[in-house]
Amino acid sequence: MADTARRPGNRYGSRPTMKDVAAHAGVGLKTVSRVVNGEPGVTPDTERRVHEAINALGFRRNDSARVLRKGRTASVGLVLEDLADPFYGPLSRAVEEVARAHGALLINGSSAEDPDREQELALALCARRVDGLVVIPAGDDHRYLEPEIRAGVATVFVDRPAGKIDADAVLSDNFGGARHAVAHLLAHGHRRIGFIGDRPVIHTAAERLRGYRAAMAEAGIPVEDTWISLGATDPERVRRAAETLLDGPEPVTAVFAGNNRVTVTVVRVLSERPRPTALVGFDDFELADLLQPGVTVVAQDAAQLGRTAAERLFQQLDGVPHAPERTMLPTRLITRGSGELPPVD
Amino acid sequence: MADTARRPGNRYGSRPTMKDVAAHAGVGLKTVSRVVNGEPGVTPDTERRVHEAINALGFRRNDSARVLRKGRTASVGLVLEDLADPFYGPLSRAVEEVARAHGALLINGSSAEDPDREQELALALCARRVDGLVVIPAGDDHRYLEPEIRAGVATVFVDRPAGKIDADAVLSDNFGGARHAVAHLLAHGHRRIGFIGDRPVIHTAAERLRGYRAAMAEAGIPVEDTWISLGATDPERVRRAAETLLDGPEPVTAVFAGNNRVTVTVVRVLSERPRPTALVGFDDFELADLLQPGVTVVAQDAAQLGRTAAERLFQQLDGVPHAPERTMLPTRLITRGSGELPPVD
DNA sequence: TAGGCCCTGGACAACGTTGTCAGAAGCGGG
DNA sequence: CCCGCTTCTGACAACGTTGTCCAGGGCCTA
Repeated sequence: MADTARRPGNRYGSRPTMKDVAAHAGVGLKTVSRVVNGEPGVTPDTERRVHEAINALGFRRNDSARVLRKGRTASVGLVLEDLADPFYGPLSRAVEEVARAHGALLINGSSAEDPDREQELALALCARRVDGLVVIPAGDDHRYLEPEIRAGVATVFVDRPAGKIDADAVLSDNFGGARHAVAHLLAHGHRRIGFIGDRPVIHTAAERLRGYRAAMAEAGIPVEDTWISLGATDPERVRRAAETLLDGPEPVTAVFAGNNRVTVTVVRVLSERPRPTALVGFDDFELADLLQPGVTVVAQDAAQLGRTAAERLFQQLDGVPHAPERTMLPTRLITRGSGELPPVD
Repeated sequence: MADTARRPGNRYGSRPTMKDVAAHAGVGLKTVSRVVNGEPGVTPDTERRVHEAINALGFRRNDSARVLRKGRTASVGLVLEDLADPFYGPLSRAVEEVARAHGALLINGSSAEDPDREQELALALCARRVDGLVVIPAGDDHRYLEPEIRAGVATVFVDRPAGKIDADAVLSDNFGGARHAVAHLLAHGHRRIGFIGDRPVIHTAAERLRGYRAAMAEAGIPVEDTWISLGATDPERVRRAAETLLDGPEPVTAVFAGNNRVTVTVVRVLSERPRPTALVGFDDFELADLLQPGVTVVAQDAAQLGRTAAERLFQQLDGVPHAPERTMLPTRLITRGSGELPPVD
């Protein structure tokens, strides 16, 4: 037969349904459903006929209809900032693996750090009736999710806590990591230590700043305002900020870089200058060990963040409801050389 | 009112429907539908009442039901190898942006380079009735997609062509890029040039090998079998392969690395040795310019690949059906130092 | 004032699947 | 040979939305 997959009277693009399969196999609609779902109570002979019809017609179950009927979509959503950022790739992948282990698909979307777009995306995912939502917040007000959470959408925040609502969150120990990094520089004899970070309205940035200040305070060193640059995120502004720190009358001898992108730009700036300056960065990055000197970093485990968040999500879905709680994951200082340089005046 | 979002008689997790909204607002079901979809023919006053009811109940349209009724899901699927790979992050993001511009969501899944898992994923996406599918093949037989394509699922392959079916494909000029890379090394005086690449069953790997051989042939240099290593993908085996090339009686003076991961490992090996060896890698990677020397690479534009594929996908969806065709994107040689080192015997 | 038209609102079926329930067929025992 | 039990099968409603179609009312015009 030449036209096994086309049914007469249907326009291009239409697909066979269970009804068609049933007619083709000469059985009832429900029997097809049983076969497709592996339910018991179908004779081997009937089952064979149904399978033949399925293959002949190229039938595939319509999960939209199934979802409508069953109420669960077996899919979870992930809202993050930018999938092209090397920090989020592994995180997303980890969430996907956990979801897969629970038989769920992952739908992810990038907010591009725009709170409105975050909301639009999260709500679109809710409209698709994802069973759960993992959110890396761009905004700081998540009350728009309240009706969804009440309606039973499991929700976990990652990397930053939710704003103005109480929800599960999985965070890195940004404060502790930053404090450790700066203490490490202090232990190598530095006193004038600069900090280049993001705007403190971003939770992680604020925590890292707090860690910097804590370490300096514990060492009894008063921090000059000029040592701190906040809010420079694009390479050009980071570059200018770094140059300001390094070119003043009393230049810093070490820099603590508040995130990935800052670190890389600072490495570029430092590589252009003769005077060696110590550097510790927050967030690890590929090839940090191959640079000269290797870049000492505070590493957070993106995959572990994702995995933990996803597991918590499925705990919510599977089981016992519990009060929202925060999980804090430790960071790790990886020494590679740049953070162990002695101060040079 | 305290219980605006709970309706009596419904178990936890159930959500208000348009019917509930209609009852609450004292209008008909279809009127709610009209308001939700911004259709004309509703008096401002009625519209206001409906909106109030929606907010009071925390209603959100169930897109599963909508999809079932309308036939289109406004979502596309992307099957790739591994979202944690820095090559695929930007690609996925580019597809997402195009999808977003067309009002569609992106669902992506990782095949982990396993053909069975690729198939499982692609078919799961089809069961969700994605409107279209972008596939970065792991396997080499895609006949399983034939019924889906016939049923109207738009399909575009990226990075590698489809196997055993005829479908749109967006590819990088792997052959030309590799030939250019090797010609570049030849132009700098190298004769004994090694190649470390993936298994030639992988289309891209085969094309790059072909480019290597073409450049060598054009220079009139017979290629020794010992200069070529195929199929070493994990760092340990790449390392051994590189050492073999470099430690023989007549060691190669330059290496052409067949992909990202190989390049990085080769950089590590070379950095441990005194004798400078030239290196050109296929695929760019972050910080390649910061290494000493900077790593010369053949760059393919992952984002452009994704963008082009997604645009082709929506062309298929929007419009005129056309015969499957292959699009070839150019590569770019970026010289940074490592590829310009002279041969040292 | 009556007739017709337009504008708004609502009843109903359909999308493709699954859960419920009842009917049919097969089989063994009385 | 018939009854009752088990096993398999199918009819039907329901999930929540949208498209179709019709009814009612207001308004304009003759």
